[in-house]
Amino acid sequence: MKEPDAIKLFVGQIPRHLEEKDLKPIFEQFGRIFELTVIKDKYTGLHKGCAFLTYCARDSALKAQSALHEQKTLPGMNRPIQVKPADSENRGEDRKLFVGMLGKQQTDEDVRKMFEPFGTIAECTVLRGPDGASKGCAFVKFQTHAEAQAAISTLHSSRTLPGASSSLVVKFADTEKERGLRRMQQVATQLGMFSPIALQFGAYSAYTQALMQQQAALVAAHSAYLSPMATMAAVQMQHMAAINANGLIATPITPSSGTSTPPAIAATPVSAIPAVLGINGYSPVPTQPTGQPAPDALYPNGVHPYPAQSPAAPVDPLQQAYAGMQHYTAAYPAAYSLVAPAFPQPPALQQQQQREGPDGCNIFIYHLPQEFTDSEILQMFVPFGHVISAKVFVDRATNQSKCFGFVSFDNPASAQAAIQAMNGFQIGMKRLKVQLKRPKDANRPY
DNA sequence: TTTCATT
Repeated sequence: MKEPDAIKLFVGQIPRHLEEKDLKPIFEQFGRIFELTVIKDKYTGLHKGCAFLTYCARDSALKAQSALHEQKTLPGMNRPIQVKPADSENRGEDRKLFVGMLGKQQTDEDVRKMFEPFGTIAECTVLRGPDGASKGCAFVKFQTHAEAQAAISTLHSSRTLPGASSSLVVKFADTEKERGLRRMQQVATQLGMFSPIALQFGAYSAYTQALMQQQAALVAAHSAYLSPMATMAAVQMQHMAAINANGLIATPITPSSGTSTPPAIAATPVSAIPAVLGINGYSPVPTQPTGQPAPDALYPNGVHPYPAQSPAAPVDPLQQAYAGMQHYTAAYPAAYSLVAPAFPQPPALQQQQQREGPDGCNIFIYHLPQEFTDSEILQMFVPFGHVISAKVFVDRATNQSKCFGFVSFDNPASAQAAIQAMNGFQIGMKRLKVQLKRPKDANRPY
């Protein structure tokens, strides 16, 4: 059916409304298609604007690539279609360079000339804004890792180009996961995660990722009910959550109590993230005595990151998504109460403080900041599952924290996820120690 | 000064 040396092609810059059946005619003219699959989001099913294409014959793929790649632009796209071997066909990113501090006038060709002496260039693109203005940087892909390495050795810092503010940068391009972290940081900034504690926690952490992942899963679960705006944000978060930087969160995190959540939960992502990161009284979300955030609490200083916009105004989709969600929360202040499902504070917890879970469900946390109370560690660990108790130990005489505590989940997977994500987690100068609580008798050596 | 996306 397919030749053994067939090439799987990646096809990019496809309008999102085109499905397989729409794409087939475009590609069939180069040969019989073995497989054509539009790439969709795992959770939302949303078209990602690209596809994989395998022809039965290797030759068809080569023909299609030379006829189409960068050669034509599909309706509604502002960049030409991409038709090239999928990353899975070679091993991709270890031969791709990021080149920074170029002059603004330099073209693809100029850059290519600069790198040609080091090997065969597979790809060379100066990054440009929508207006075509150079961003002063480029990606250069060589045939081999060694060639790329040679270019770094010779060219990095070797000179300062006219119009550049510092010497030439030549390094391996960010990996997919580094890009994800960068993106997440941007969103974190946009969401206003700038409280001192949020900075200590860092926007890069496994913890933040776990939060994102949980939020995305929660929103995705309800996406059928959501406004398009909120869905866009959910998709973005899903994308970020998919970047599991160090593979720490091996077990998908199940929203502990999202399943019976009403549709209005659309307000959760934007409000919940600053709320949970505002641990330790640095919260950007002032709370009322009831424990609920005050209406319009997200930006109490009146500085909203996104002023009201006309829906018709051309804005960045992500920005639009968050602006949309903010609008949503503003229109339904009561929806703030629905933050609760993401960070449940079961009333039962207040009464019966120290319930233990089954073996393997209880974790021990040491090196807690002095000021952390039950409430803070609850908030810190609730993203990993259903917390049945959270207790910081305090000195009877002074009422001061002893800087350790216990959290119990209702299942071992949650406990493991919490340990994986939070053990070694740096807060201030200290690193948390998070491990399974020892069974009572295991503590006695005799 | 890190892209448009890679099941």
